[in-house]
Amino acid sequence: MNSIGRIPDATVARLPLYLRGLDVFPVGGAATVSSEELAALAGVNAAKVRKDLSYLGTYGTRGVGYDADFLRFEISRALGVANTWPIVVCGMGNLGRALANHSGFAERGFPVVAAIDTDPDKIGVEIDGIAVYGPSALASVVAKHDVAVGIIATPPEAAQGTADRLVDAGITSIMSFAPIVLTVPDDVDLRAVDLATELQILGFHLHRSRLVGGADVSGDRERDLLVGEGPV
Amino acid sequence: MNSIGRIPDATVARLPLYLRGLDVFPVGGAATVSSEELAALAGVNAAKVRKDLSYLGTYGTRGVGYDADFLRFEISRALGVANTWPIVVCGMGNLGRALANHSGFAERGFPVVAAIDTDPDKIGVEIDGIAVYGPSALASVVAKHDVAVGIIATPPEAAQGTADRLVDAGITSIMSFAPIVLTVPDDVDLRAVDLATELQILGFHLHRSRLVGGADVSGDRERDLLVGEGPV
DNA sequence: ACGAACTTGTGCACCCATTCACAAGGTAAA
DNA sequence: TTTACCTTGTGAATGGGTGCACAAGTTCGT
Ligand SMILES: NC(=O)c1ccc[n+]([C@@H]2O[C@H](COP(=O)([O-])OP(=O)(O)OC[C@H]3O[C@@H](n4cnc5c(N)ncnc54)[C@H](O)[C@@H]3O)[C@@H](O)[C@H]2O)c1
Ligand SMILES: NC(=O)c1ccc[n+]([C@@H]2O[C@H](COP(=O)([O-])OP(=O)(O)OC[C@H]3O[C@@H](n4cnc5c(N)ncnc54)[C@H](O)[C@@H]3O)[C@@H](O)[C@H]2O)c1
Repeated sequence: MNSIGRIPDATVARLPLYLRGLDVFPVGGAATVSSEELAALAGVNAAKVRKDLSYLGTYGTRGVGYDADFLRFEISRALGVANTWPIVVCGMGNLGRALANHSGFAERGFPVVAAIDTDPDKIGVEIDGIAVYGPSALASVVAKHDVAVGIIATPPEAAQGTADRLVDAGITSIMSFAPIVLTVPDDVDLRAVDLATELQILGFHLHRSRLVGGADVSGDRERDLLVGEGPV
Repeated sequence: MNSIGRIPDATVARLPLYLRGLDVFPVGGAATVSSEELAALAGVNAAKVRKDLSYLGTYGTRGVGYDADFLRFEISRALGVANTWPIVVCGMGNLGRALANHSGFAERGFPVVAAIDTDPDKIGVEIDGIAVYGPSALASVVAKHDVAVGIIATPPEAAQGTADRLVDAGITSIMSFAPIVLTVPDDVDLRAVDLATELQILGFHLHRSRLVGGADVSGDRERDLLVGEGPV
């Protein structure tokens, strides 16, 4: 019904989960899924599934459910999954290498096409099949491979400079793992993944529950949560 | 004022950021911080800082600001940062090794004390100074090192089994990187970090903005956001 | 002693997201 | 065709979080 309206941020953040849940149905099959089933597959509740899907349009059949294949197509379209968005990884250290070497990103349309590092021993070589360039080559690498996303996996001190260089090169989507606040222009989409902060949130609940002798007393109704559920 | 009440989830998720922001002030110094300054350091706005801190109690001085050292102490106390929470990493592959090798966790009170893997070539050896055990040793490793947190970095197929074993061993805090929905008992605190999902959220905005010719038209007021801002 | 300049703490209004509950619409069997 | 049963789509209630705006309290210079 709502096929043109704005999709709420919270919904956008869940669409990839639905898409992942639909993986259990073979492509080209004629399976139907109910909101209840899809909710179980994605780890949310059924009402949320129905409301989320209603923002994409009316693709279900009352009394029956959703056609799995068609639903996959529509969610993919909304997310723009048909596109391929090449990634450049900045900082080929512990984390950068793990990310660059991970096949799951390319499978979802985000191939790592190049890496940037300042270490002279790494520049010019290939690490796990990814060519490593010096920072000065960033602009040409971005242009050559049509890079759409930059990942920052440099030490925190170098992160802001790296972000600036990515922005200068025309990148508007950045994912950073550096535990530091980055400043970027308004039109740049920045997602900061701070694993130490995540651990400290776990630590808060541990602390609280141990205070009262083991029982979890924190009072939260829903403790199991996808990290990154924050909007946009 | 509010020194005993429940602290909202959104606030808990920001406390680590404030703590990190306070790092710029030397320990033992007599510096004061205004909510405005701290907001800039943490990447949020000043009203939020003041409201968040008010849940911990009234530690500021009107007309002056907050004593940086004392504030650090109080936030640390609320988060239980004085405690040390040992971690076991399950799955010493690309990602597990990067995590185990990362010094930033131990600095914040989360030392990686052991690893679990099923690969016979890894069991019994030390990787980057971390001893690797087989899954059957999990319970004894947990008991011996007082492990409080389990990190799941196994392939997705092995993730649920690993979660079950962690729970059996008495772990109540789990951080998972496997792109799959995990089921754990209610009293277990599970945080799922799904990087492919994060990338797809970036992709959604890329898709939307490119549709209209480069201008960002998505209409979100605040695009720069800390991933993991979701409650609990 | 007093006023100007600051900064905190918080009541309040607003917004977004979640969840319920049910009418509307569809299937299938008799 | 009718009846029983199922599931979607969505108003409406609820709740949590955000941010404004300002009173209350503190410092500093005169
Ligand atoms: N390793 C982890 O598991 C982990 C976990 C959480 C956060 N992080 C964060 O991720 C970042 C990377 O961590 P790491 O463990 O891989 O660090 P690392 O030291 O192993 O690697 C950093 C890499 O960045 C390169 N580098 C330095 N300056 C650069 C620049 N200006 N441009 C490009 N490359 C540059 C270095 O040469 C090195 O190869 C850090 O900010 C860290 O705090 C890492
Ligand atoms: N590498 C990345 O950057 C990245 C990014 C996002 C998500 N992930 C996810 O993180 C997980 C790990 O990724 P990876 O790249 O390190 O994979 P990997 O294949 O390099 O490593 C997996 C490790 O887990 C071990 N393992 C297998 N079954 C096990 C079990 N039952 N118990 C303990 N260990 C077991 C394997 O022996 C191997 O060492 C995967 O679920 C992946 O989807 C990884």
